Amino acid sequence: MKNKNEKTSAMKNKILAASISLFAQKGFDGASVSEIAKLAGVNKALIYYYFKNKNDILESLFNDLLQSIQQIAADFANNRKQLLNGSSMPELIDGKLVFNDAEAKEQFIKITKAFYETLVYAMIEQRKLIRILMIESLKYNSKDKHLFKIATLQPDFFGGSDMEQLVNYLMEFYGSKKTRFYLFFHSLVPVFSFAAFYDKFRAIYDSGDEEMVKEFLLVNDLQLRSFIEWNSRIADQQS
Amino acid sequence: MKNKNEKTSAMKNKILAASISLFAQKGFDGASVSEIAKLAGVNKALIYYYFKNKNDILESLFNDLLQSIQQIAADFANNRKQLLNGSSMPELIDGKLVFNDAEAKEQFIKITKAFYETLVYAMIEQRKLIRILMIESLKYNSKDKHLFKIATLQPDFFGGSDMEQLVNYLMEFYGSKKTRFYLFFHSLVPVFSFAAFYDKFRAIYDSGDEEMVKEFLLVNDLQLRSFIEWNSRIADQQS
Amino acid sequence: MKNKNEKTSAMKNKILAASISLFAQKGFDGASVSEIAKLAGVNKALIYYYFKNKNDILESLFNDLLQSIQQIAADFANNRKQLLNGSSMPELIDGKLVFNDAEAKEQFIKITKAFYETLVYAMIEQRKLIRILMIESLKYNSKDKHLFKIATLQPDFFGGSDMEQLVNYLMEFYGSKKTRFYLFFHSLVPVFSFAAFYDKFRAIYDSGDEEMVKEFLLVNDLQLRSFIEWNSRIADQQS
Amino acid sequence: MKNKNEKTSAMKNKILAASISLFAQKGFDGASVSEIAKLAGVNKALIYYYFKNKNDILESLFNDLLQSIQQIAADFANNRKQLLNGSSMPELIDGKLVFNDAEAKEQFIKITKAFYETLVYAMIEQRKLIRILMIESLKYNSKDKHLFKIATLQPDFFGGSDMEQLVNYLMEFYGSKKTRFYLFFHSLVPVFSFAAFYDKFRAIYDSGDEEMVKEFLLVNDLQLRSFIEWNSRIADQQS
DNA sequence: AATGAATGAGTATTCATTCAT
DNA sequence: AATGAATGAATACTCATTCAT
Repeated sequence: MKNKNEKTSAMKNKILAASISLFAQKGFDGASVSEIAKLAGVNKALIYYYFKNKNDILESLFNDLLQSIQQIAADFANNRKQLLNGSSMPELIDGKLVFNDAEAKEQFIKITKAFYETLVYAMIEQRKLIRILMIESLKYNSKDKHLFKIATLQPDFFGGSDMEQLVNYLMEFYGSKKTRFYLFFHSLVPVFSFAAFYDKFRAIYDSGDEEMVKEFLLVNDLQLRSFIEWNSRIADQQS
Repeated sequence: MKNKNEKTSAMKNKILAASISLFAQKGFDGASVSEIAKLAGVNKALIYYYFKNKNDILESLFNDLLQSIQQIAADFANNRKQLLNGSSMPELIDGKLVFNDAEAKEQFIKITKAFYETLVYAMIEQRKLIRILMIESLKYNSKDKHLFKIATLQPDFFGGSDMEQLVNYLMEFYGSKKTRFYLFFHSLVPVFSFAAFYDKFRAIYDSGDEEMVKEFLLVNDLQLRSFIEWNSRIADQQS
Repeated sequence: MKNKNEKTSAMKNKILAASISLFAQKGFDGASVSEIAKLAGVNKALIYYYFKNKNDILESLFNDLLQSIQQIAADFANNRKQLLNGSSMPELIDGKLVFNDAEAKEQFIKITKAFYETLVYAMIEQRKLIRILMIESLKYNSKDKHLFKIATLQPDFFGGSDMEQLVNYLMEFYGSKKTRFYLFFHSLVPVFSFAAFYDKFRAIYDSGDEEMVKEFLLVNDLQLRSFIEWNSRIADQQS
Repeated sequence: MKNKNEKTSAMKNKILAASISLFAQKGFDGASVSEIAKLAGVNKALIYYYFKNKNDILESLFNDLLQSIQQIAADFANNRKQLLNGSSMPELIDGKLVFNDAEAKEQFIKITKAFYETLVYAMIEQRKLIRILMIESLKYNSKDKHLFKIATLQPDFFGGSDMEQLVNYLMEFYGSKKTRFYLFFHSLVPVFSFAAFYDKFRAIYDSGDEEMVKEFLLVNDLQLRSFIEWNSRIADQQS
């Protein structure tokens, strides 16, 4: 029975699940360890058997989230080749995307959309965690850098996967302060906010699940095109 | 003696200022009444003289924020006529914006941008409060509805100002679920996030003040145009 | 009613008294803040109103003890003149006490005994605190230096009293490592131990109060004489 | 198979060693079972396999200490004859030591010093345990009687060794309340304190090992003589 | 208007100890 | 003999709030 690491202990998972629920409801500071224990149905002291303190629970959750996002990126990178099928990626010339031809541009949009879609669905699935991450990231003196770790796709984010080419590509791209800025406020923050406010919005506006997501993706499609246009503009300014 | 309300007592203002600082740093739950008293330089018990409990401080802050946003909207409404100078607003036909001519469209974009710019600068000025509002709004069981009050420009939001016409116009517009959705996730949330993450982003990416704001507004300009395009599309779908 | 500092608040004193009792019974770590509160008849939180943490109570007690010992030393110094009446103090020559004549020696012994007696009675009165001090000083990683502060009669121990002459005299005397050593293990430690074990010894051997003290002082008398003999010996070795 | 008791299991010894270190550093209450387990490098539950509870560890340590002191006394008793070689012990008449002649007195002093020296070196070796014993004995409600067991040389202290004669002799001697008192405060407590404060004193006064011990023994020599003088005095009073 | 003192309920965390294996 | 998991009760400390003045 080597599945010692695999099961991670049922109790520990119950603690993590309860923590997610409560942190998402009340924030990290608003939820108490006692509550978590009660909801998880475990003894309070057991929490300190598995985690060195309350903050360590949060850290553990965020690390899981980081890893799952890394996984999405890695999976996507590995499948990219077949998505591209023949077409080439745009060249990056001084931070400006240069496409070989119109078809290459459409192909680029298509695979970017595919990635975005995958990401959005994953974020929705993890929306409670996203909510927690946003709450804690907004506090100014939070030492937490998790949101920014994700936002900036730091190199250590990607292990030895064969997606190095893409990462290098993105890194060069992100190197432009303006691009990083754009992606943070106009791409990452909206996706995260969408996930974070998902339940609240649905409850208040009574939207159907599928409808909401489709709508969101449609807009992102438009925004992607507007980004490409913006990119050519700022690149022009830089040159 | 209306100046009683105006000065609101120096002590009370010190309490409010200290609360903003601490809530923005640590969130509502993370900041304690004792800390607030110490930072404000007042006796803890005095806080309970001015506010009925800790939550009442938050409520008071949010109401101030709401009012200041209302004021911006009202000021804008009052000045709108001279901005329009001759051109007419688009007609709303089944949620679709219909412009008389190209110039009317440009004029619409211009005054919308002007409003947006005013709003963004105001939000930056109040960024600590925005941060607090976002933190508290993200918590799922927060009874708070403030963010959504703002988001939906509810009628009670606007006192007896002469901007009724605009409000009615917007209301009709917002009536479309899809529009409301669009505006929430692609207009309001980005502006609020921009204000909320302003300091953090600046600290990490070392961006200059003016630069950041200009960049943000430029993108919003592009997005506004993409919204108009989107609007015509969804309107087509509805019909 | 300016006696604000004088009364130090009845509640605070109750807390201190309860702390002494419990620390003396169970040691610092063995006594809990809850117990102290219960014994003192005050709310637990009030303890943290007056003291910043549990350790601060101990610190406060030790400082009081230090001050009371300082007071004894100061009082004695101020009265010394009339005790000496005519006779002179011995000279210190290379750490060796040199007396003018036999009478001067007896006089020295007499006033030293008088000081010792005063000290012993004071220590008995404060025996609980002495017990606490010894317990905590014995722990090796105790950051506490209180016992050694007392033991070494550090200069800052004596304020601006007119006993400077005596202090300087003692300091010169203490300068000898061997003397400091002698006084620590053969003078201070026995007095402190006597006070610390006073109650236990009485309970087990059923000794009368007065009898015990007299006996102890008699032995100290003999030891003082043996010290003087020892002093002349070690001084001889040093020369 | 008596070597079962002898080796006592390596694990058990590791636990005992760790306990000594930690109790000596922080006192019994200040050290936790978890810490002990960690320092010993064993599983916490194993401690409860070897000891019935935390207190049982302490009890076990104290019993070892008692036994080792007994051993010193027994060894000494067994070697006494050859030390005496010819001279006789003093007679005890009404608690007063009566010597046959001057040489007998010197011989008594010599063998007493020899015993003392052996004891002091043994105590220094066991100084951590002594420290623990003193800390716990000082607490007033400690049920522990170990220090007093040692102090009073209770009969059950000595098994069936051939030292019965000496023990009986001492018992008669100790019978005098005043003697018992003298020995406790002026002989036992200083030796124990010397061992207990040994490390602290060395650290603060930066004394060399050998130097300190020699100095201490020299003083004890003087005190022994002063004790004999004192003994003749009190004996006079009793008669 | 402003404060020092006081409180009950709660916080995170650690404790000694036990149990199943 | 040895361990990982589990627990109930306690720990030091803080909280929001109140009260008398």
